[in-house]
Amino acid sequence: MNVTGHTRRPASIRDVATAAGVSYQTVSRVINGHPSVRPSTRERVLAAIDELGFRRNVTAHALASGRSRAVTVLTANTTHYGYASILQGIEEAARAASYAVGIGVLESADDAAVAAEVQRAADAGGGLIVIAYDPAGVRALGAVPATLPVVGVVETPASPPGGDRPWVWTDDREAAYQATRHLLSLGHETVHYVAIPSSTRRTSARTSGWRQALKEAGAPESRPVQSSWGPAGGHAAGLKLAGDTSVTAILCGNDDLALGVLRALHEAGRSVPGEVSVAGFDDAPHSAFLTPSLTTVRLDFTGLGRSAFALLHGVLEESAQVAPHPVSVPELVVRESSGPPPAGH
Amino acid sequence: MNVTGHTRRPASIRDVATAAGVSYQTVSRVINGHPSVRPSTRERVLAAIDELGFRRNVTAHALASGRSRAVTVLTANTTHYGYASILQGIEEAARAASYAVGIGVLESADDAAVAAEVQRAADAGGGLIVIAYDPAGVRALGAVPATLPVVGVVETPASPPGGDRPWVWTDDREAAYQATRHLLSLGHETVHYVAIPSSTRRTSARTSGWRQALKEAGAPESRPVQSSWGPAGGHAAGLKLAGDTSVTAILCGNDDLALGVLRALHEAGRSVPGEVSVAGFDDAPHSAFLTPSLTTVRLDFTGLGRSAFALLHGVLEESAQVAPHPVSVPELVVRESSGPPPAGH
DNA sequence: GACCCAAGTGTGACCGGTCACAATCCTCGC
DNA sequence: GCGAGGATTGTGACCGGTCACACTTGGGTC
Repeated sequence: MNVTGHTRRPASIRDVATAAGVSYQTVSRVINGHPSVRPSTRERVLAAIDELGFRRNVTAHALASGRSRAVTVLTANTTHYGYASILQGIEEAARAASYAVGIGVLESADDAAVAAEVQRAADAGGGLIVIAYDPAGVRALGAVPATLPVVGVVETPASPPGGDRPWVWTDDREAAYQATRHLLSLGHETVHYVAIPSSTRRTSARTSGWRQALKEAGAPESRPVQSSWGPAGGHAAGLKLAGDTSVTAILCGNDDLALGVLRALHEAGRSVPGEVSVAGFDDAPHSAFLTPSLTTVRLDFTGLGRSAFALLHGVLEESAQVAPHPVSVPELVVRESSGPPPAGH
Repeated sequence: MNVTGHTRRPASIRDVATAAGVSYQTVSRVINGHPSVRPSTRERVLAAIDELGFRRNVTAHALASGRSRAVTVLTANTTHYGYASILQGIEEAARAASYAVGIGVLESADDAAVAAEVQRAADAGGGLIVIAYDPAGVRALGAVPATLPVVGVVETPASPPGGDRPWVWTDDREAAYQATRHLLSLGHETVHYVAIPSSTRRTSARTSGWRQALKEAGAPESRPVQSSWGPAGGHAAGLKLAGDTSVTAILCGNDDLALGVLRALHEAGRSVPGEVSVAGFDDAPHSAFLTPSLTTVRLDFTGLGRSAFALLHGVLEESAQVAPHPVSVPELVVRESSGPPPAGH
């Protein structure tokens, strides 16, 4: 290891070459594991590398080779549980593959802003992962030039979202379907739905899974209550629904919304699950500890992030191609917030 | 704009130079806003840039100039609210300054693992921001070579953490002090404390703020209950405290712990705030919607992230130096979970 | 009209790697 | 003992920018 202080510039391969008495190309071969280097030579080079504390300059490597071992994740709102978990999964997989992870936040769904952010990500070089659960993300995915290696993280795709690009997805449709069936099976006449903002103009996958379950059960379908992402939106929606005593079961687009709904029901004096059942979506870490604890559908976001990276990795290195469109299978988690409807319903 | 399809390699400054009939150096001057370029020339170059869709190659720029306009954030656990918010703030400020943001997650506090992660971050080039609220982060900050531009995000520093490096901080001590005083002022004899893992071997700032408030009020001091970061840890700690009927007020190291404590108290049949008051830390988005809603101390994490970036930016560009050690001032938010102790206490 | 200086522009080297190809070294077969 | 051919190693150009410096101009001054 380099002990002699005041090393201004870090050592380059030519420094190492000089120290080892070989050419820079030989050093390059050693650090790239090229087979035809005499063991004794390799030994000497490795010693020099160690002594000088050499580390390959990733910038120069990227420039010369054209490959950059980097991913940029384009996402809205990293503070939301689902997004943060996906990011966590991506980072984990990227770290294992020694890729660098960059992050770009889509703050608005405005076309110009999205385009600018995509450009920034493209400038960074390397691959791209776009989390397209919301309008901004969907637009971003659409705005990625065809020449760039990209993987989309999307909800149940009705049709391939970004042309024929690779993507990974959560089976939101199935998840909503399961949760709705669960509530219906408890005896509720129907299930009301508080929706997160749709990622597209079309109906979201969650909405359509909910709708299908109702249809199959012959249950009347009410209009989904459009809401935002956070608890405040759920609270507002919950206040509306709390006023209607015919409402006995509410499915929420995510656990944050469910939290707001629970609070609103509490404020309105309606007990959960005695009078109203509530189910969420995502199984955020706090959901199990709410009072009442929240029935929800767990989605493996971290695993989804890992898949997304694996897929991109396959594209970038043309090595063993992984499954084309990995899906995260949802799992219903029944807790205290759901139960049979009150007598008389 | 470039309309003629099949452009394989993106345009370089030499391509632009040829198109504009000037030398590549002139193109370089134009994109860098160098003053001595004849307006008519600049015009022609800009037209060529636009026509070819030229964008400066950031990799080449970084290699040649030695400056990279990039920050890497080293952090544990991006799914926790505080960390995610700081990251959000950093990204926001970085985007405004058109810096790229990289992220490295410290998964273990193991020295070797931390060192490896620091190395990865160093390899990325550019500046470093280390979130040092936990042992892994603190070690990482310590492991950053002195030659690297770095800013630490730390809790109330007893002594400068990473030598004399710049840092930003939240006044955790003051925050804990305020929360504890609030509870005492309601009439509680003393306040128990459920602690997050300390960032160092020494007592954490939160702990010492709590302790000071007790001491000033002459209240008896109990041993802090050591816990983890998440609601599960809070739940376990809460179960312990719930058994002791002399406990009437609990301060929790963060809102997630508080959630677990609330749940445990509920399970033990102790009402909040009737029998026990609970206060948290951070004001996470869900805290206002819990039942009961949570009294807590709000910390401006996003602003803290912005300050951290601003500070680093100043270091990197030696431009207008900002305040040396920006601090985020805490704000007490009183909600339903705290009230006077039950009669007889 | 010669001289000086600043504005405007171009040339060559370099950042730290990689790639393509040439040159040298060995070892083996005959 | 000699040539073939693979194993090793070295050289020069290049990735797409920047930097340092040299070279034209054009105006003003005396």
